[in-house]
Amino acid sequence: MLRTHTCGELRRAQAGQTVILAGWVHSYREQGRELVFVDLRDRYGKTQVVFNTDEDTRIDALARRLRREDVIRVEGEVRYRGDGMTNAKLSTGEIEVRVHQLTLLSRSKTPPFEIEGGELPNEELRLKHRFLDLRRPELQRNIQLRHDLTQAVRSYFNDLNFLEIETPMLGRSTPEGARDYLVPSRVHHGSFYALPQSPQIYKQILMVSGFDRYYQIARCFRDEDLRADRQPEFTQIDVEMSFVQRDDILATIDGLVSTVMKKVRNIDVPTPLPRYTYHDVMARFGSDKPDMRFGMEITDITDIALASEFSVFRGVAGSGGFIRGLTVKNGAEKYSRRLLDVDLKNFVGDYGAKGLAYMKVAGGRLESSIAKFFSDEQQQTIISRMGGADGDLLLFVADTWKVTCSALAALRNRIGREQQLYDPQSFSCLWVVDFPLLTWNPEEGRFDAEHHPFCQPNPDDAEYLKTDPGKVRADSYDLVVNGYEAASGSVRIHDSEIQQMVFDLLKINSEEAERRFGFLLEALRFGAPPHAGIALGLDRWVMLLAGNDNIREVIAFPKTQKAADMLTGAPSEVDDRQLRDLRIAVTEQEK
RNA sequence: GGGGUCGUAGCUCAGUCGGUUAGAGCGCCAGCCUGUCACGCUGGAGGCCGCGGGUUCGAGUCCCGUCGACCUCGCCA
Repeated sequence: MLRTHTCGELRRAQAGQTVILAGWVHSYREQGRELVFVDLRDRYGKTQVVFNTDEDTRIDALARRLRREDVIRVEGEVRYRGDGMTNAKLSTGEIEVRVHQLTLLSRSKTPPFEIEGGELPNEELRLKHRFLDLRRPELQRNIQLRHDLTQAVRSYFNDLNFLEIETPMLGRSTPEGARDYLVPSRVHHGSFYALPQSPQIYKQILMVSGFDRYYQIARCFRDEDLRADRQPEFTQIDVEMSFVQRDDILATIDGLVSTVMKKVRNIDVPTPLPRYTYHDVMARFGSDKPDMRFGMEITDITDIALASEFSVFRGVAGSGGFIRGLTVKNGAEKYSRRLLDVDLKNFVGDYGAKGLAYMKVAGGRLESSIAKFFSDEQQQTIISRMGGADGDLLLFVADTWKVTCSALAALRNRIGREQQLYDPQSFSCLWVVDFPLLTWNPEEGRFDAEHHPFCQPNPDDAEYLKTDPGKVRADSYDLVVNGYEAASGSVRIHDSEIQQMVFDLLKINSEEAERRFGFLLEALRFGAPPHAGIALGLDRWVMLLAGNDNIREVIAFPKTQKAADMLTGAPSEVDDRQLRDLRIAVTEQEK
């Protein structure tokens, strides 16, 4: 070993010992010709080392040429710094190492940005020099947290007799869902593998094979546009169980969440986690992943609008639309006309809303350019239904159900954040259940699977499968944490007849079904146990535990919004030779 | 594919109405300093103002295009 201790572990108790440390020169302070201080840094902390001519002048000459981020090894004696000379900011601040021998292991160029302190450079530069960025304490902490969480997850499942089983990365493309990342086959000209969007089908097949408790920390790939919380490759905690029902999965994951949160961050999560139906959260929060760290629920006033004299509202209400609103407590003074008429109006416009109506509560009445269209009685009904009080701001969107939901949900999140309606350190975890199984796709003239085509219809709704498929609820569930979809799963179809009915509704004919999923359907014909599963987004979970809102901060080597790796330059062109082997020709882009 | 923000020294940024030699802090380099720890003091170097066009007597500044990063809508079974 090149060292006897790390830079984070020496204490006063070790005073007098001769030790060897190795690490990076974090900071360098020269104090006259013959006294040099260096803060030596490694993953574990920092230790002050001292060079002094008392010891050896030859070393001193080299010591004076040290620069930040050089890698050195020092041998020396641990000494108590002396009263009044300790540094409470360092865990090793009571001691220093007086160097007898210095070895320069590696020189560093001047880093393009400061490892600690100073403002963060732009992300492009950070990603190009990710090896330096990762030296920063925040990222070191995040990576450590990710490790802790992963280990806690493994330990939890291992204790419950789950098997961790790997599934292939080179799989078959199934055109459902997200775009696949394709990998050309050299041996089979013109054929392609697809990187997995998730191990969904493999894990179901493992259930048929009798591995009744499976989990995997699985890398998944989706070739879709990125967001702050979405990367093209990401990690799922993938879980599947046999001989279980929905509540068994929920209880298992309740246990996972509370155990892991306690273990890695000492956060108490009471279980069972609350459950809400899809219909309930859409009505109250406009979102299937509501942030329940604060209230400010949506109120529906469609009936009042229909009876009012306000033609815009009446028109929408009369043609099957909805008028729904939010109550911003004490918001009347906080949002100027400009903010309301321009900023917030444009904001809801991004979600398809054609306008944003607003009223202020003052003197027990409504104050607004549109208040005159509402009778006194209607005004009182609106105020009481929306829980309004003097000084409150009422915001309304009049549109289709879908638009009112997405616009008000986004508005609610924005105002909650802006007005600091919740503690950003807190956590709210909940289940959303009873999603619709199918959503009607008018363009294609068929239903689409809301979750995926293997999701079990809720047995209570079996009769609707033939009469009114849009009403069928799925036996599916999402775990929502602080407004993020943290996990998603379902009870799977284990009966090939029901599977056939669902394929019919999705207008996947049996020939097509056999071609795409034949291997799964065939497996289901050989004695498939009832099974159910779920997948948790590992990156998002770490992100939330790290108190971050960007997934790249918890991934060692993330990609940019255009899915490029700034460090390595991927994706890149390849040699013609490689393309010839694959018989692939690159064509010019069509204009 | 659409909308938005940004791009000036190694980094973070300022740069007025289009007008002299483009600035600051940090970092870097050199010198000084024997108890510093965001050390301090003195001095110095460092600029394709993302790139390409255009308007103008004159462009960091205005216009068009383009590249890149970020946020976002669509998209993400």
